[in-house]
Amino acid sequence: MNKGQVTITDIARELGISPSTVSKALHGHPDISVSTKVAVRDLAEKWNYKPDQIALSLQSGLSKIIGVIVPEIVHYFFSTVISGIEDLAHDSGYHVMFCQSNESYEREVKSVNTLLSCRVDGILVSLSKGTHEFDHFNKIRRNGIPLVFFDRICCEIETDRVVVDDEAGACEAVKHLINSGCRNIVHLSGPQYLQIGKNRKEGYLRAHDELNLPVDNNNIIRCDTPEETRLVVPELLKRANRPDGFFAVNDLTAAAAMSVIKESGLRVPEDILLVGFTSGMISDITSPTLSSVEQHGYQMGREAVRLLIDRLEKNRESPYQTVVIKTELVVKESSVCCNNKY
Amino acid sequence: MNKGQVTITDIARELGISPSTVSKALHGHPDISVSTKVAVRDLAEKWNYKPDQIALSLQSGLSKIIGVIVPEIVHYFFSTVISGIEDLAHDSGYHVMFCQSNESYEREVKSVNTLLSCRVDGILVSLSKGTHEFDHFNKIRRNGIPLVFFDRICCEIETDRVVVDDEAGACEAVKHLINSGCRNIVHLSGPQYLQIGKNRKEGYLRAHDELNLPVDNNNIIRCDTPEETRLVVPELLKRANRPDGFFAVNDLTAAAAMSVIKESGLRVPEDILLVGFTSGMISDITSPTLSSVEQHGYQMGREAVRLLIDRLEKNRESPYQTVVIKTELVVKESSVCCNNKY
DNA sequence: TTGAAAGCGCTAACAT
DNA sequence: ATGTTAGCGCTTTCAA
Repeated sequence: MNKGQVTITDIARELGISPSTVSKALHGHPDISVSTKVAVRDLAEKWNYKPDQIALSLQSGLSKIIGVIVPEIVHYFFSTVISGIEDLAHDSGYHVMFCQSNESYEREVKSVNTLLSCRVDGILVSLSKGTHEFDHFNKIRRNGIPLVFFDRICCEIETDRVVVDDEAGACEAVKHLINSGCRNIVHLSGPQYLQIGKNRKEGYLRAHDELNLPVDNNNIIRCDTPEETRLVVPELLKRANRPDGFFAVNDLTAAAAMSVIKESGLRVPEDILLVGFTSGMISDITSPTLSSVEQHGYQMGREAVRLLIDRLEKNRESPYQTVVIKTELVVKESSVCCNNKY
Repeated sequence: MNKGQVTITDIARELGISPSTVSKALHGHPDISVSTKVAVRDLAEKWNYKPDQIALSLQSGLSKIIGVIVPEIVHYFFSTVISGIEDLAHDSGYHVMFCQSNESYEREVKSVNTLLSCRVDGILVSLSKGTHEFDHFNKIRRNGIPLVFFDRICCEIETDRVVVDDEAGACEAVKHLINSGCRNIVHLSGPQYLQIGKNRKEGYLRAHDELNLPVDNNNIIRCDTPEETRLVVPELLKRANRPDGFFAVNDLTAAAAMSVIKESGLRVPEDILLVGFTSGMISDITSPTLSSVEQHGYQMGREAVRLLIDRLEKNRESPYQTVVIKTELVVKESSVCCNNKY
């Protein structure tokens, strides 16, 4: 037992046997006599022997490491996804190595190179906002390493994907408002160059379409931060045909809208109903509590890992899949009004 | 170029030279002729050669991996810490492998074993709530692997540490309330078996002590969730000597308290001042915006990595350090009142 | 200027 | 039942 951690050779030397015998004994190989097995295992236990993953990786050509690239961790949704990734990877005997792109293309490329250099068995990516070139992903594929996109997917690259069904979630939320009696619903929308902004607006439109309610384009407002909300919403409340419902692209905006509405003397949900789109525990601290569309990030993380491991361990050539994670409308107080007008 | 990624041997074979020559050429060894260097580098470039970290690790005995164990990622504070860890590690040429203990002792022990098995160069840990035995950490030390605790530290093990100065932050917050005129401040406190709960209460007490204000023990209330807040705070507001300030152990509780206060017809900050302790972007969405103590998790992550890498690359035997991350009182609207009573 | 050989820790095929 | 050998990809003497 020299410097660092105990090796198989240390044990072999101590017991006066060969390293390969130790290896076999540790693996319960039938060739090895019971007495040797016992001796080896006891000493391994006593010396706290742990197989060297690095040596195993080199030997087997498999690192048992999954590489993950996310735009940023400090973001409720991504942290739930990462949590799901870590949990399932761990339970499946994989380790997780992860990188933040910090929304930068250069850093995303660097991260890909890092992970490739680390010989990870597979890579999970959610695109950075700054990424408009995709050749680094082709490089991954050319190296024969499975790739799964999640949430912010890359349409230009054919591979496994996991996405949230934003549009369906938005549609369900808006239908809920309509069915609760709203006829003049404002959508506080996100930037349309982002998929989530676009999808959620589509859901808003489709809900109106499917329930045969006309859409007033003046009701679609670009506003997705508390600051913008404080500027924009007071104006909306002064309209002759005051909105009777709000569907916000995220909970932060919805919560800010709730504050503004209450300050103006109107009541939620009695006068105006409100639904957001999940971004943490915000929906519980507002008063009234905020109805919101839940995105199941944790489950998304697990699905991404599942797709990857399936490809790694089962059929590497099976056709690519796109898994859609269902959203779920969680109705709380802000959208339930007893004195329904209809 | 056989199956997986390109190796030094592939390049050597193609060029009809030996692997060791390729290695030297790639490293700009002076022995190697310029022409060979050029040829090697061109082909390496063309074939997208990336050194195999696994082989390098085995060879050098250094994995360039930092292992991280956190209770859970889905937690604003920890996600900021992790972000800081990843950023500095990345910039310093290290990779990050991470594990969630999910607040479970068993899983923390398993994670330690995993990281040991992966031969990480060092380990960063924030204790799980379920951990009351610490022998797995001694094991790390016995293997000669540097260990740094952050935030939820382990007092039983002598090693490098990074902590937040919770008490000072709490003290500053409460002093701010007192200096703003409050004379009857309620502390909505966390569980006292957790360090943060204890420290923040200590800060509350010290502020009173240092400003010569007596403490009414009835003003220290165990309450650290929105649910509890809705039960507890209405009662407090009915007291004959109604509180004129609240200091909450976290922002969720503070935000919930704000809602309750406003619903009771009282105003923040005109009637009651309010300060929380950061847990995300909550402080921006409340109305009025919430004053809060910022914990600088990102910086804490960077400090933890810095301590680790210093020990790894500089002096492994230098005395252990405890770095204290200063908190910072961020005053927003909830604690600034013009019509100050004093 | 280049190459051969050994070794990092481990496994597995092939002796003994 | 146990040992020997080779090799995973790379670096590093040492030899040519």
